Amino acid sequence: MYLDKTSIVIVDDHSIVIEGLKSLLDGDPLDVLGHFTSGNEACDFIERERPDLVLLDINLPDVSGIDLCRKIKAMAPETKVLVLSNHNERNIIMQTLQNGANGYMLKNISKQGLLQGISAVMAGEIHFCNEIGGIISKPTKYELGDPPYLTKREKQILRMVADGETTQEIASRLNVSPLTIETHRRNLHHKFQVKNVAELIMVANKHQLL
Amino acid sequence: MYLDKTSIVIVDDHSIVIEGLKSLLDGDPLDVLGHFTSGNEACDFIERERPDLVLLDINLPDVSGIDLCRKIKAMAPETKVLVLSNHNERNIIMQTLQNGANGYMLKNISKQGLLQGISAVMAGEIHFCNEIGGIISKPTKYELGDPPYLTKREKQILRMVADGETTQEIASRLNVSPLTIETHRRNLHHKFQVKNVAELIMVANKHQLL
DNA sequence: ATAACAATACCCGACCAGAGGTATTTTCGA
DNA sequence: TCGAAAATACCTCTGGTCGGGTATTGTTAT
Repeated sequence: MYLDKTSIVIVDDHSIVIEGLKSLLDGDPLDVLGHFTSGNEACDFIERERPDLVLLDINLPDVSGIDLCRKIKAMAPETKVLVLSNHNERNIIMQTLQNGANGYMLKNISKQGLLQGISAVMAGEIHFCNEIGGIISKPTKYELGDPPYLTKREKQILRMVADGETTQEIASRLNVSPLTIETHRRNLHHKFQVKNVAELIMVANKHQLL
Repeated sequence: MYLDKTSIVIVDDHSIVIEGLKSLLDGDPLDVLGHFTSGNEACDFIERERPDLVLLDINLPDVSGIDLCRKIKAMAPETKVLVLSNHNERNIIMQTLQNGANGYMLKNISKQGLLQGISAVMAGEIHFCNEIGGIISKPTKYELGDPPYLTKREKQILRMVADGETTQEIASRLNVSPLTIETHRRNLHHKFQVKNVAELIMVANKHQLL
């Protein structure tokens, strides 16, 4: 490995995307050390090889890319993490940044955009592609904050509500009092700050909890 | 162009994916004639060049890949269309087939899977990757049929319901009787075959109507 | 022009959800 | 082991939803 080359690891569950990135990147000042379709394999390799940069997808089969980002930063703080994702939701972008990502770009990026992003990140900047910059700077009233923390029981009941089950039906399926389910439902409404089921299901969907 | 080579056109809005496919495919018996990130450009090229095969994404910036598939088949019936998509919803797969696609594969396909698919399609078969085969063969009760036809008013009211507005609120905002809104809501339930709001919002979301 | 569909409106009864409380028992991590 | 959090349960009252009808007026495409 030459000192003047930037060593790169690619993590993406689509081998087509990995091929595309390799063919776009593996050249002059860049060196693709390895590529992985699952988070855990990638984790071991990154800990050993300490690459300069990880190109990371959010949707992985085993662990969330957001968690993997935090792990990488804990193991190898000097390794830069540039997230490449299809998600343009504000809360997902924010979560990656809070977990140490050095940049976030959408996958419909051009070759130039990608190379610019990589050099920006390697120069120590936090870098976004244009669309993402716009999303971060204008938090609209329809954008989401952090998803609320839900207990196991609440998640379970949320799913049953989403399946169209009534309070009574849920209660008898879980062998508890309907009054208990009503309490859980009220707590869900408070946590999501909504006032009825329709809104509840909408925001739970936006938070990808269903 | 040699007679023994299969000429291919790639249509995908992600240049990374295009690069990946090119590097995986452009070799021995295959020849990538061209690649496009928008449907209309691709359309003109395909009409002129009559490739043997089009690798087609469903999500395009200008037209739906489903519509483009029908167009291609109308212009050049001998050209095979192999859809490469991230969607695994039954109704989307079915729509592409009804519009003439010769195969459907998920983008997390391996190189071998991709080459197998291409040769199967070129041999005249209708080909699916394994996951898709499973989805087609077992239509579960959670799978979607065709989305129901909704009138303007119904779409409008559906959106207002999804925003958490009650029947009374909707009625006064639209200056009609609450009883009218109740009728519309009941019609929505019948069209979607659901029995309450929670289910309504869920299936409307699955149909991407919200 | 006429049939089909959309939008409007009404009735009734049964049931469910929502908002506000309070309180007990269980579970689980520090 | 002890305290916090989770899960359970109850109360009241108001309002909303849901299911089954029927019926009148517009619209619109054939």
